Amino acid sequence: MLTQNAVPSHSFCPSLGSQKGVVELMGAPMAFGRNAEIYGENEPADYLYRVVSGAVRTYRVLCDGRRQIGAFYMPGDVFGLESGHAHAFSAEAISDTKVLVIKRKALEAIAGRDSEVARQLWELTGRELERAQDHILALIKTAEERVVSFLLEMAVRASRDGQIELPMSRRDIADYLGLTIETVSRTMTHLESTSTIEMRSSRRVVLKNQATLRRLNG
Amino acid sequence: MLTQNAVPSHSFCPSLGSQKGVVELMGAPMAFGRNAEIYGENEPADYLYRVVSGAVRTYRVLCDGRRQIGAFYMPGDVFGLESGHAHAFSAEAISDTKVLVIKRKALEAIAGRDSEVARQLWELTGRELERAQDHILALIKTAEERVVSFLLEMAVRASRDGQIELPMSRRDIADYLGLTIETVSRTMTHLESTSTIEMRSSRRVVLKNQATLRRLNG
DNA sequence: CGTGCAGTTGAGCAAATTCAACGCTTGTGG
DNA sequence: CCACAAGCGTTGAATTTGCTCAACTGCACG
Repeated sequence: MLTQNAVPSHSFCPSLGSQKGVVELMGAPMAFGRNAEIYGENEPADYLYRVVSGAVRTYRVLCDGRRQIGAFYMPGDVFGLESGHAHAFSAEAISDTKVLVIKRKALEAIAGRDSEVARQLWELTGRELERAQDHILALIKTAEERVVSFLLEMAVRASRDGQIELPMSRRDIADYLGLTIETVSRTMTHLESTSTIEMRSSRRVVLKNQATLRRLNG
Repeated sequence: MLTQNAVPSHSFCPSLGSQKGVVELMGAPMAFGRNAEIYGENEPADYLYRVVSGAVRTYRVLCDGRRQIGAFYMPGDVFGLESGHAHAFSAEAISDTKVLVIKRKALEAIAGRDSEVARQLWELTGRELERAQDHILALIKTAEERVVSFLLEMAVRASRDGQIELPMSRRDIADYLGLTIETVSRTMTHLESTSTIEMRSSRRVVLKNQATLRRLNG
């Protein structure tokens, strides 16, 4: 159960390198298979989630079927945190995924008593806002710049010994970047043909020339 | 000065219609002329702001000069609220603008003591996040859909007796929607030619056919 | 009365999409 | 074990959307 002593307010670290804090210390484990829905748009936002392993996408669909992916979440990331009482996006497991589930009400109750926890909740929402703002900036760029932005983001968040492991399909990438799968595919092929990246497989990418990539990032 | 009794925590309203709460009750008045900078990107975020009259745009520029407008703020709106200690965007007055300036440190100090104020700060950031997410969704749409989204948004936020008063230029609209001014202009002309809207002047628009607009919104 | 800025309009062009075909891998059932 | 279907990714050709470049109008302001 959630108890006060599970929430040591003195453990706060002012410059949160990754998402440390109370949210790291609690939650019930839960597993989802590939493409399983974790929650749906407009469902009550009673829980938030921390990815343990696997990967998650959040998305919305327009009436005619176009899908916008809001974000990808990797191990360590927190998602499902909404200020309103309903989820603005749906969430699905991209691959088999383990998460920790945290009761929102319990967390808010703690936040009401412990201002440090309240501050961490605010901080998480603020970081999500920054992410969304960066996403907006990416969406006004050219196709090549968007793909490069994405690869540079993934290099930080999903690389193992200099090699990016993409958990998501070309369709997911396209829907994240507001492009078609063909454009994503063509752009990556072009980046490879200029020795800017290397594709060991369609899901394994190595950035060969970071200087060029940063220049192409706009 | 900021005093505890300026912050009646019992005044909290759980379903904030507009941005009510502690932020409504304080702040030093300040005025900015048309196009004046209120703050710059990367400057320390020591203050937040509430628009009293006029209008504000926040924006970022890419290295080659492309500008992305993050949001427009109208009277009653709060802006400049960042979770980090630096502003992620620059802010400028669109027209002559009056704002109330609130010291962030003071507000955070109060939030540390009063969990209701902390919750309101969180709520404001959450609302900003929702806005950014809606903006992302708009940016994957076609040009016409983006313009329609914009007009529908402005109908809610900037209309007086059934008529939208746009405080911003075509360039601002274009940079908000990720389009060119020519495309914005052409699209609006086209909407007028189909009797969907009426332009009494370039800054004064009437929505003639909301049903069509909602259909065109994607 | 000119000058400058904001907005509109037109013609041609480029970037990204659409439509279509094909290769590769994976899983499934005969 | 093989045949075959399904999903994913890539590639090509034609098309479309929105952009670039350019001219022109209306209006505010000196």
